[in-house]
Amino acid sequence: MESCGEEDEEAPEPDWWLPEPRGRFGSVSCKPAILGVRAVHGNMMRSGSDLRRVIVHLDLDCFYAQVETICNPELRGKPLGVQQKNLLITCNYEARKLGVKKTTTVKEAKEKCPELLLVKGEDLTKYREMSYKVTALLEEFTPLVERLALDENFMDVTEMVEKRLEEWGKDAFSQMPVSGHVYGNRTVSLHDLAHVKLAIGSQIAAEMRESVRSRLGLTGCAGIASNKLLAKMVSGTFRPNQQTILLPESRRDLIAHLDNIKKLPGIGSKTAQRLAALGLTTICSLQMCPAAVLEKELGVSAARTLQKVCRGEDDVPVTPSGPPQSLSDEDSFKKCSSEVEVEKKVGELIASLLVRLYKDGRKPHTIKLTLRKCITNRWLNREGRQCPIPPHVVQKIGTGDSSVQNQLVALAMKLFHKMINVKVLFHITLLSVCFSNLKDAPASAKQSIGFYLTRPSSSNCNKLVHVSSEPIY
DNA sequence: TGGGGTTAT
DNA sequence: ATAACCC
Repeated sequence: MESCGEEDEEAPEPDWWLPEPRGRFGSVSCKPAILGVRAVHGNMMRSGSDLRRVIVHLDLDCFYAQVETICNPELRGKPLGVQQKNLLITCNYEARKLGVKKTTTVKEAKEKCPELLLVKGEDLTKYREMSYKVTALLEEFTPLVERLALDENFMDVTEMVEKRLEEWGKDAFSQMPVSGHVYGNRTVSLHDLAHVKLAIGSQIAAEMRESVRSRLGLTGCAGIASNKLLAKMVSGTFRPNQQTILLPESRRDLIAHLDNIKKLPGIGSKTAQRLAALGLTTICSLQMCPAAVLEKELGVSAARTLQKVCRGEDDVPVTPSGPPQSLSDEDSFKKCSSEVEVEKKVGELIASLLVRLYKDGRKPHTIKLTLRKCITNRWLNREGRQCPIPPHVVQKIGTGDSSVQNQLVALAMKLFHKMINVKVLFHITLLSVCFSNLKDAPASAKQSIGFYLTRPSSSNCNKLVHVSSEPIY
């Protein structure tokens, strides 16, 4: 875990939370002199705060709303919200200016802003397709692209930065404008190698954003920093459609400005609760908390990652996501109490999943059924059962054989009966089907005539959206 | 409160 | 299989 670390980037600083040195080069003076200077193409540069990695986090602006606006240009410029059932999951900036907030109920949003236009967003197909186009586009820059959500990607651009440093040589340093903002409005020093690398990273990020804008018509924010954690935390500093670099010496400020412990990526409600039980609610108290206290409450492993996270340290590499590990489809509803109804809904979920599986080309070897019981408190009561898909059923997936659907539904209903005794009155409010353990179809299946005649070509898949290269505003 | 995803245990 | 996290 710690082996690929950046402990030197984050160098041992026992007084981490103490005020920063006032000197021009910040923490540089703390470092051993031998690390303070490094020759690059014969150019002597300070590298006391050298970076091991340059990471870009790209976060698309109100993604669903943007996609809807591309699909229906008449929506542009008007306050727009996207709803799933009764929840407003996102809205554009025109709506936000009028006081509309994300993740509120549709009712609340309408009260705030009666002229709010709404589109339904339960069907993720459009968003998913656009999302993978964004990732594919980013993969043209570097293979090191990791998806965090439909609208977020991490890129490790370290190699790109090093390559540009080599190619451009020292002459480039004198004309190295930073693209976008610098966190805390700090001055970028061309004599500090870490600064230069981040500056190059900012240019790469700008090129990525421009490419996403011109080719897909989408805008977004980028953060550029020395690790994923910091890149993500800094990316939303200026919004929408802007980008920010974080210099190593601004790490403290960025974290200190978080008002809540839960703003730290990786700290969710559960962890926050447990920390609050220890009296830890502020970042500062967490930073100063003895390791033993955290370890006792959370275990050694979780305690260690927490201690690093609250200092802005993160050595987790960017892992290329590739195709998804699982495909799932859900539907929530007010009430469903009969077995026939369940079977019908499960059939619909499986039918739509089979279409996605067909486009994907891989075959699932596991199926899982999840449901939410209406009884008792809250939505934590999701329950799932999974089982292997028998080989003879797997074989027929994607062949157009219509019997697979019924076989999969029968399988799902077996899982359903493991959770629900239909002789007793039941009441569920959500059904979800998930296919996982996705494997490439065996070569023998690919060689069949049917495979070539019926599968869409990948070149067709890439033409779902057509956007001119002209600015769209 | 929605409809997805991931990783760790 | 569950529980936590992300959006």
